Amino acid sequence: MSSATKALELLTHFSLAQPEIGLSQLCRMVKRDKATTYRHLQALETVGFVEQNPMTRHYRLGPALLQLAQTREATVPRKAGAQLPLTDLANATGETAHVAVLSGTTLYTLLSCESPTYSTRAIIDVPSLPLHATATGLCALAFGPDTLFDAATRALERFTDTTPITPEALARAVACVRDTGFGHSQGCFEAEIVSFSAPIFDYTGQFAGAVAVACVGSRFTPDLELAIKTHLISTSRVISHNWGGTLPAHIEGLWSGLPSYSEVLDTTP
Amino acid sequence: MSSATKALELLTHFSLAQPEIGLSQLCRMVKRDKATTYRHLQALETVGFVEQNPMTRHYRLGPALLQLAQTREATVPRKAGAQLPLTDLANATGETAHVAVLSGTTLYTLLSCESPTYSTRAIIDVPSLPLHATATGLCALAFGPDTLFDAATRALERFTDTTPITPEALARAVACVRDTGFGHSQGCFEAEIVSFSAPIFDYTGQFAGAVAVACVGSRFTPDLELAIKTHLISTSRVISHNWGGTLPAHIEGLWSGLPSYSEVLDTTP
DNA sequence: AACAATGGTTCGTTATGTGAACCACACTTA
DNA sequence: TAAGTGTGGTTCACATAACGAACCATTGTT
Repeated sequence: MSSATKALELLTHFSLAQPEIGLSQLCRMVKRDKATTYRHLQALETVGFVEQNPMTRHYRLGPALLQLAQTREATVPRKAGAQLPLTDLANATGETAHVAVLSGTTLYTLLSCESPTYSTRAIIDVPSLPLHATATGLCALAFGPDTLFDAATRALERFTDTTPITPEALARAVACVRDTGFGHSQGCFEAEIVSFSAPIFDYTGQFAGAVAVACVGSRFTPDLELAIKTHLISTSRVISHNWGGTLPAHIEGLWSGLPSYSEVLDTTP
Repeated sequence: MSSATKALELLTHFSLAQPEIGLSQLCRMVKRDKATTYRHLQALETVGFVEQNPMTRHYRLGPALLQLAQTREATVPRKAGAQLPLTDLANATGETAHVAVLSGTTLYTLLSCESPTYSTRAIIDVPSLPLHATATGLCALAFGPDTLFDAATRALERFTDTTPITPEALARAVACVRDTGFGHSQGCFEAEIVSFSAPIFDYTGQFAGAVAVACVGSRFTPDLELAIKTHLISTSRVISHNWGGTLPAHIEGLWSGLPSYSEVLDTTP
């Protein structure tokens, strides 16, 4: 692992839940030496990726990120085209919806949107999603580039006791996604969370990401599943369109077996 | 310079004008070896800071930046509190307005807003601003931490023939800013650009950044100067307020000598 | 006053980054 | 066809810069 990678890895530990982190605390999080972590933070600070709270001396994300994110979004608009369809999806299903984009062999969380319908909600607060243990990841394996499967099998971490941790189990799960057109994960990443996902295609005609709904297990019913899948289809179509792409005919074909939208309308809260 | 810093420095070369850059081109830009640059790009790619356009194999900024920028803005809201006052400022003056934030000893461009009034406009497209050659930078030197002056004198790059390149000339410019309460640069960074700036203070009570108006030199008149300064004052107050701070009394005092707003209202287009 | 945190620094060892030279490929040009 | 020029990507001997145990200075607690 390069030194630059190690330094940048530090950034992933800053989150809404923990926006400011002290040196010692960060060392414990990344299990690295204090001197090393300090030098990394210095490097990040010189380029404006982190800054120090002058009061507490704790570190937080820096202003240079805003610039770069702005340029990225202007270059490859993703957020803008996903925001509205996603909130619609969350509201329609009453559950948490999120969109992830594939870059290389990693799925990065782009947006997450919770529905205010219930007070217990699924929270998506990880910067990237494991390929083998999430509905989104399985979707990527099923419809993304073939190289993903190798990458996935190289990191078959067990999160719960239903996480597929053998290449064979993973291949079965992926085959199922290819058959149905939906990614599906039942407590494989976090127990008590059931989620479904649909692929998104961009202007290159390739798999670009996936949209998913994560619902708390205790609320899950066959009716809800049908509602989620129906809404996922239209959301996937809209976002793909906004990203300059369309869904391949074979995927539309897989989905055509579902009951029509009107039949499930009354199952939504 | 650490290896991590060198890798991260690559990111600053991506801009709206040049959102995708090939390996060879980037090597020329940073004057570094191809192998080195390639490894740096690899590192950046593994953490999602850049990605490759699969068609052209050129590199562009990656999706991980969006996540981080979102967290940064949620942690320390700056953009949200500056956006509206800034567009108001641009519209009121008919020129380009921008806001920069100080992090360590660097001023990062946060937002830039052009007015549609004229078809020739000043464009602010650099990620960070030199301390010694911009109105914003002089403002930081005048009202920011004392350590800035040393940092500035260590990088007295000459941009035009009016750029102050001796510590003495710089000290005189800063003294002038301390006397008037406004940063001022007349073609010191880019010829033909005249700009004025006012400091912004945040909840810590410290200098947090500056707001500035950059106008094309051929349009500059004493009337416009007065209009710009008047609008800068109110914009600086509003943004400081939105960032949880207020302007120190001694700066308000410096500004109180200006004619009132109503007297200059009719000079705005 | 002893203790346990914190952020930050030093220095000898060694892992890691470096760049000249290289390859494979694509597109012009003669 | 063959040489020329550009690209992205790879190799390997070498030297630089990253590493981490041990250290210091502060702060707040017991």
